[in-house]
Amino acid sequence: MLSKDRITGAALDLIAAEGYEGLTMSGLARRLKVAPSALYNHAGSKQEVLGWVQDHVMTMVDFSAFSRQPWDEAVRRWAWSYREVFARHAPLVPVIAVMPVTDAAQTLRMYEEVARGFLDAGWPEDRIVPAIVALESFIYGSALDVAAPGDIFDSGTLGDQFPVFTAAVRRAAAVPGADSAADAAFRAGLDGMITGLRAQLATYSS
Amino acid sequence: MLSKDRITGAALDLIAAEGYEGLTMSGLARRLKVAPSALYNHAGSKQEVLGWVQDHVMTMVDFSAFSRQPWDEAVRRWAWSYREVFARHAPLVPVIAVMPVTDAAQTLRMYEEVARGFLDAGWPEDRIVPAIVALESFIYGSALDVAAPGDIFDSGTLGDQFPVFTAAVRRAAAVPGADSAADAAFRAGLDGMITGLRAQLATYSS
DNA sequence: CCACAAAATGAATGGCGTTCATTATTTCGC
DNA sequence: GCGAAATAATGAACGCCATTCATTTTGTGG
Repeated sequence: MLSKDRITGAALDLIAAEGYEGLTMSGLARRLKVAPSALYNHAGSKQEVLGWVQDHVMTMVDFSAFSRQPWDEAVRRWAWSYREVFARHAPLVPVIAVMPVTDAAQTLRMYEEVARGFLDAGWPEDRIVPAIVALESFIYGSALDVAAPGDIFDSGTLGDQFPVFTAAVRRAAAVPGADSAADAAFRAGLDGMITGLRAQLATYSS
Repeated sequence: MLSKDRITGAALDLIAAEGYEGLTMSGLARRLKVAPSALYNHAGSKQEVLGWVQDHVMTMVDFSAFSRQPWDEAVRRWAWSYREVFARHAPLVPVIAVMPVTDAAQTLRMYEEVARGFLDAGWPEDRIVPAIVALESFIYGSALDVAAPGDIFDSGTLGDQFPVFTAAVRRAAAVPGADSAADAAFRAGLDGMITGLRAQLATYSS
């Protein structure tokens, strides 16, 4: 009747329908037409369910470019996809950043392919993981940023005291044909980091 | 008797003593020798208290280098300090990433100084905020990463199926004289991003 | 068909943030 | 200084949450 897969599926449906604040053990049980306590025969805790959800969400990240595109372009596509997926699952970010990857098969599949892309591009083996973690940290932070309100930097009545920053905020918002603030920051940071990492790669091979 | 400042101070003491899981409205009230409901005469919600805490935590971030050092070095020192502070306050990260800066005077003080540093370094006004947000996103993600267990990438029994990644993890851990995994990733990412942002700056001025 | 394990149940527990009517304490106009 | 009006503290509730446990039901292999 119940199983890890059915629970994970129901959790994802529930999240899609009501968001993460709707993801409660009671709500999950209701959706599965089962008593809440029944869930504990299959999952040790809500955290564990969240781990299953996270591993499934990872399958939505598109890392296929690593087998077809040059490193720069592959990283760029992967990162944009990664950020978009976790922007829709922002409450998972603090969970995933700390959760061991053991038994998360889908997550490992992605890392394997990404690591292979780095290796093929000439990265030294011992520099691959730090580079991936750095990119992921940026992606996680940026995913949280997507949920921020557009006027998060409105300095209100205190604005006069901080003229340089206030002017910069106004100017950034006034760029014609610009994408959202979160997109502009992500583009700037990602392009910067790709450039910077490529420069590091160049120093390794010399 | 009660006030925003006393509540904020007690909250910080409580966090220092028991961590964020100990920060409950009842615990806070106990520490202030007051009934929990009394807090609601001064704060509308626990979220609001968290906002006060966050603005205070911001004062611990050292951004003084912007008035004395070249841009690269100032960014580097600011970022390391910023990450260290929020690694000790990781539960604030999802809060801060989304919380409007209005009425957060200390936070605005920091942004003002950082924005001034960028302006003095020759950054175009409309590119300053995206660059700062990109750096912050990386810092927030990295702060979460600090809390991750050292063996987070242990692939357990599935390791054989993912040889490239498993080897990369092993190699990264085996680097002699290396700092922690989180530090290595932060250093790589930060140096990369600084290099990349500087390259962007060069294209603006041409 | 029976015994035994696995799984579902429903009631209970303790903790949480928050609300509200009531009571106590300041503050301030006179 | 006094009484009224605002401000703040109280204690008892509320509803929601994750989780536990003794009990009953279900399913399966011998």
